[in-house]
Amino acid sequence: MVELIFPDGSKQEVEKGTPFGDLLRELPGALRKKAVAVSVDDQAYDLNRVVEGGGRFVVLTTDSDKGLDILRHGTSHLMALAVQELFGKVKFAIGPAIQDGFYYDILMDHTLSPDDLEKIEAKMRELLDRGDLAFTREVLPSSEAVKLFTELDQPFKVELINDLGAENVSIYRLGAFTDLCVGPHLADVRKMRHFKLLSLAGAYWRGDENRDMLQRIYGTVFFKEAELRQDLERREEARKRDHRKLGPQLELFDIKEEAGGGLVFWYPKGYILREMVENFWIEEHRKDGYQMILTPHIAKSGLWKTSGHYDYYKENMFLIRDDEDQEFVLKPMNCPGHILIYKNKLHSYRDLPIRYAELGTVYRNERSGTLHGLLRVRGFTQDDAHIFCTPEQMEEEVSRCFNLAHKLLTTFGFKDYQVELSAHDPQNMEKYAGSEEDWIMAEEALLKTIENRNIPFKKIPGEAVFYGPKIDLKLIDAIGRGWQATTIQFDFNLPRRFDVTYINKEGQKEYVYMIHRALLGSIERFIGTLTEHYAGAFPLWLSPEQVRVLPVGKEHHGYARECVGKMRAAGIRAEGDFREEKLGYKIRESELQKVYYMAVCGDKETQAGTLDIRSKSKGRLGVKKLDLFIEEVVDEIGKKT
RNA sequence: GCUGGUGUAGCUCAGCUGGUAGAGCAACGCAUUCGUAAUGCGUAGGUCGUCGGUUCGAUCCCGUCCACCAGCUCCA
Repeated sequence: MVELIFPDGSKQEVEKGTPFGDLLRELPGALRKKAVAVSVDDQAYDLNRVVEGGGRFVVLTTDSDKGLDILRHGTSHLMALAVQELFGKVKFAIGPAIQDGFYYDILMDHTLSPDDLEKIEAKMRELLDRGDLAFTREVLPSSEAVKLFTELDQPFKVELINDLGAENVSIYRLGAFTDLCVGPHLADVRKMRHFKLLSLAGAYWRGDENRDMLQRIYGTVFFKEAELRQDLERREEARKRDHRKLGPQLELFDIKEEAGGGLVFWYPKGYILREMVENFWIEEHRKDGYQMILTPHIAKSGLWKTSGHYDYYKENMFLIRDDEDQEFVLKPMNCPGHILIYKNKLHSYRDLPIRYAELGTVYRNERSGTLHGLLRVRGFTQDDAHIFCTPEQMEEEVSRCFNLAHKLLTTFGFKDYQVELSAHDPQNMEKYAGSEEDWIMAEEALLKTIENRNIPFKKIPGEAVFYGPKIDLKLIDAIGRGWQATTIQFDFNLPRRFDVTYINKEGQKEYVYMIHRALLGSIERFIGTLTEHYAGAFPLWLSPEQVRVLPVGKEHHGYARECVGKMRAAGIRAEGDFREEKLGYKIRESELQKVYYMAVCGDKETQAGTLDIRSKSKGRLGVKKLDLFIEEVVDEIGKKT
C-alpha cells in the first residue's frame, strides 16, 4: 500500500498497481471530465497507467498550463505523424510544447512551402477523423531503443538516447509514428482537434550552426475552439500594433533601405516622442544625483584594446581607418568613455558615489538576420549611466537604480514587469572576472534590493556574463507581452583593466565598484515598445499632435488660426486643418492619425469664443471656452497620464 | 551569418505557363462651402529592389547583391 495526498490535504491508502482510472472514477464528474493526466510528486503519468508510489497526487486538467502543455506536445506528435504519412522518409529531431504552441523540427529533402501547411493540417484532421488513433507507451532498455530508432532511420533520436545515458527510455507510438518521449499523453486524441499550423522556419539541430539546418513547423492548439479563435485574434491584434507598421504609417520613424538595415530615421513626429522621453529622463536623473556627460562617437582602437572589446567583440564593431593609418572604432559601448572622465583625477572615498549619465549613441554591427524594427538595430541610443562607488554603497545604489527605473517605467504607462537576477555559476569560477567574494557580495546586494520590494523574481545561476551579475526588468505591455528594458549590471572587469580606483579611509588605493545600468534599455527599443503598448495612440503628454483645430468652413479659418496660436503659446502641440474639405473627412483623418483632441469650430463657436471638443478615446466631450480648454489641456499634460 | 519566403505608383494590392503594367486610397487640378470617421469629376504618377545572364524579346526564367518577413544563431 502507498499513501496519496490530495491537494485539499486529505489522504488515501491505495494498492500499488491501482489504475489511475479507478481513482478518477471516485472524483467529481466535472474534474474527471477535465482530466488530462495525473501527477504524483510532480511526476506526470498517463491516465491509463497505474499507481507506482505514494506522494502528492494532482489531477492535471484542461484548465492548467501543464494540461495545455500535454495537449500541445501531443499535437506535435500528430503533426509529425501527418508529415511522415505525406512525405515518407523524414528524420525527426524534437517536437516540444512552447509558450504559445508547439513545433517539430524535421530534416527532409522536400522543402516545405506554406501550401504544405494546409496539406499537413488536412492530413491531421483526416487522421483524427479515422477514429482509431491512440497513444501507446512502452518502456525499453536504451540499447534496444537505439536499435529500434536505427532501424527506423532516425539518427537524431539515436543521438538523444545516447546522450541521455539512461538505463531505460520510454517511447510513445501514435499510429505509425514512433517517438522517444517521456510523456505523458492524452488518453483521448480527439481533444487535439482545435489546432492551427502557423509558420515555417529554419532551425539548427541543437541550436548549433555547424550542424544540420532543420525545417521547423510551428502550430498552436487549444482545448476549446473559442480559445483557439481568441489566440488567433490576439496574434492579429499584435500584428496591428506592430511598431514596424505603425511607425511609418503615423510618420514617427522608419528604416531606409538606401541607408541600410538597423539604422533609424526619426521623423518630426517621432522626434517629439524622443524629446519627451529624453527630457523626462534627464529631469529625473538630475533629481536623483546623476551628472550628464557626453563622450565622442569614435575613439582610437587602443582604448578598445584596453577594455578588451577589441579582442572579444571585434566582429560586432565598426572600424574606421584614417589616412595616417590610425585605426578608430565607432563606439559600441559608453563605458570606456565614462571611465576616462572618472580617471581625469584622483578620487577619494568621500567623492563617491559618482553617477555619470549619458544618452550615448552606440553602433554595433549586428548580424543581418538579427535586425528587427527598432527592437534590434545597429545604431541606438542607450540611456546609459555608470555608477562608481565603494562596496558599502553598492546596495543603496542598486536600490536607487531600481526606484528610478520604477518611476520611469510606471510614468510611461508600464505597470507590470518581471525581474530576473543573473547570477554566477559556482562550479565555473575561473571564467569570471573578480573574486568569488565580490560576486557573492554583489549578488546579495541585488537580491536584497529585489526582496525589499517584495516582488516576484527569477534567480538564474550561471546566466551572468563573465564581468558581473545583473538584474534585468522585462516590461509587460498592454496585451501581455514581455519586452527587455532595464538592466543593472556589476562590472568587475573594466575597473581592473583600466585601473579605476579610489583612495579609501586608510589612504590606500582600491578598485572602485562599477555599476553599469540602462533603465529604458535603448531609446529606440523603448519607443518601439511604447508604440506597441499604446498601439500608436499615445497618452496626451507624449502625443506628437495634442490638438487639431478643425474649422467647419472657410469663414471660420481666422478664428481657428487664433485658437491654434493661443494653444501653441501655452505650450500645446496644436495644428489646424485648413483644407477645404467636409468636417467628417477631417475628423476621419485626425482619428486615423491618432490625434489626441479634435477641436471643431463653426459659426456658434466662433461667435461664443468656444470650441467643440472631441477626444480620440472618448468621443464628443462638449463645447468649452477656449481659455478653459487650454488650461485643462496644459494641466492634463503636466500630469503625464 | 544560416534556412525558407517576399520585394510592382507615396500606401494597400492585382498582373493566366516570357510579348516593355493596372485598381483603390493618397497627391495635384476643377467643381462643391460642407457640423462630428471618406463629396464628385478629371490629371499626373512606375528603369516592376539592384547588377548581370539566358532569349528576337524578361516584372515573369537563372545567378549576384541589397532590404524586409518567420525563425535559428548571436546579443562577451
